Amino acid sequence: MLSDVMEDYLKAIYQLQARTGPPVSTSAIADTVGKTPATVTSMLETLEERGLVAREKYKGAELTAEGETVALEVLRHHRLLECYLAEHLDYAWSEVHEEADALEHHISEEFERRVAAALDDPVVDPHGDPIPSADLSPLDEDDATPLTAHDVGSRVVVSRVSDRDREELEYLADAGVTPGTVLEIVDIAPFGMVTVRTEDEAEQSLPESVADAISVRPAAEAGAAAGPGEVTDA
Amino acid sequence: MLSDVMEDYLKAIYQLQARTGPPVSTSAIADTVGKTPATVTSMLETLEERGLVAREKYKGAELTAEGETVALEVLRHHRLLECYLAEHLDYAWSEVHEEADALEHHISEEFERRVAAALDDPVVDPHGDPIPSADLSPLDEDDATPLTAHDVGSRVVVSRVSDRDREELEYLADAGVTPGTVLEIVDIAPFGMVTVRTEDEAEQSLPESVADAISVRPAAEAGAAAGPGEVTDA
DNA sequence: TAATATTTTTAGAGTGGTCTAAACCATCTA
DNA sequence: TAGATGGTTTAGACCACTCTAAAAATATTA
Ligand SMILES: [Mn+2]
Ligand SMILES: [Mn+2]
Ligand SMILES: [Mn+2]
Ligand SMILES: [Mn+2]
Repeated sequence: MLSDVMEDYLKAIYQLQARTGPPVSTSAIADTVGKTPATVTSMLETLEERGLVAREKYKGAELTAEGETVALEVLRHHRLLECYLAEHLDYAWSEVHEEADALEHHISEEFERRVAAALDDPVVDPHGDPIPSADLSPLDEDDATPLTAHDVGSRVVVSRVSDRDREELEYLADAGVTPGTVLEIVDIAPFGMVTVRTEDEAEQSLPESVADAISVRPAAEAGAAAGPGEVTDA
Repeated sequence: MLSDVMEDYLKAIYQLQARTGPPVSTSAIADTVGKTPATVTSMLETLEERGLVAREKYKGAELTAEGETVALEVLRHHRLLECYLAEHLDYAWSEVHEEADALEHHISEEFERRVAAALDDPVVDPHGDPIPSADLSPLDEDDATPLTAHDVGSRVVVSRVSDRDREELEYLADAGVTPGTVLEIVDIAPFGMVTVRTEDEAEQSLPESVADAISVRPAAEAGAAAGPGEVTDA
């Protein structure tokens, strides 16, 4: 049996790996899980003994196949819970993350199945993040890129929004920017402030930190809606 | 902040107190929480330091007002969850207890409110146990008595069923005996086997352990349904 | 390359929760 | 009323997780 603490470490390593690729540094993990680097080193040792991470001293850590499966399991719980809270318990977009963080370690497989069934097996969570399938097969690469990496004038569709900061999410909810929203980039100011135009609305100026939370894909030429991955959002 | 372990001890003490009155013995707590008596002694010390239990060495323990409030909080979570699982996630009567046990320590007050709202503020759980109100005021005494304490020939209505044993619950579900069911006691055999007749069905013989799990009230003379406390059952 | 700065690990300690074994206390029985 | 009995507490240990401070390794910069 794995403790919820261990599950959190594995989840953190998975998510860091997804961004920057392996190996993942001790300090990056420490920042993510909110512990000291010394604590992380010691936990990585026990995780290594259990065959969940591979590790090279002073270099960094990487999930084993087994470790990745555990991480995917936790992520599936987290994201199904986020969907369920938004869809069936009337939570706002910005509220689901913390509740899911607390619950993800404590639901049974039965609960997972029933929640997935109640939601009709969703494939993305309210923030646009993909939900691992029940068999926990690896998630495919994400083709979305940061909003700020696109040119002024281009039309993009919002793919994912980082669920880490509640205030950013509330800001975006007010601005009408959620996964699936089509944006035209009007301006990118020197220090990161991004101005966008939503489909049939006025312009919005997004502070750097908020803009950084948004991942997008190029908008399809034709009039059709969002591409792969439907949105299960509130 | 209280750990989930502490919450479990307080819940156990509360439930033991409700049956036999204070004080509660170390060994009774140990049996309930599944730890050794030595472990319980040491936990009772820390609970006492925190002002949650009062204790007399070698005599037993008793909840303080504050400890009782915590216990009621946990019980409210547990029983609301049981209702929700049965009502909205299609769990069977016999399945809800374990899931609720795992979740009860990890839901937020926000979650509690939303679940209560989704259920329309239920007052009893699927086993007939009362749900503490949101303000956590003390539960009133239970007027139900064990089925086996009643005379042969009397008509009674099932008030509560112990939710501890899954198999017993499945047995009773098959037999059509749930909170609110009206029974006539047909026979009580020397070694505890109880035979009952359900309203419009055949007779059922219940093994001693199953019969012991049932609490009942005398059936009202008139034709009306169950008395105080409606049933929120699946 | 040598000195310096940063990151990582080690050393050592502390907390919370648990156990076993031994001592202790209260009560029941002879 | 004096054991014997059985429940309770103490003593001592252990494990999981965490921290701070110091040492070691790596990376950066001059
Ligand atoms: Mn699962
Ligand atoms: Mn999310
Ligand atoms: Mn509560
Ligand atoms: Mn119950």
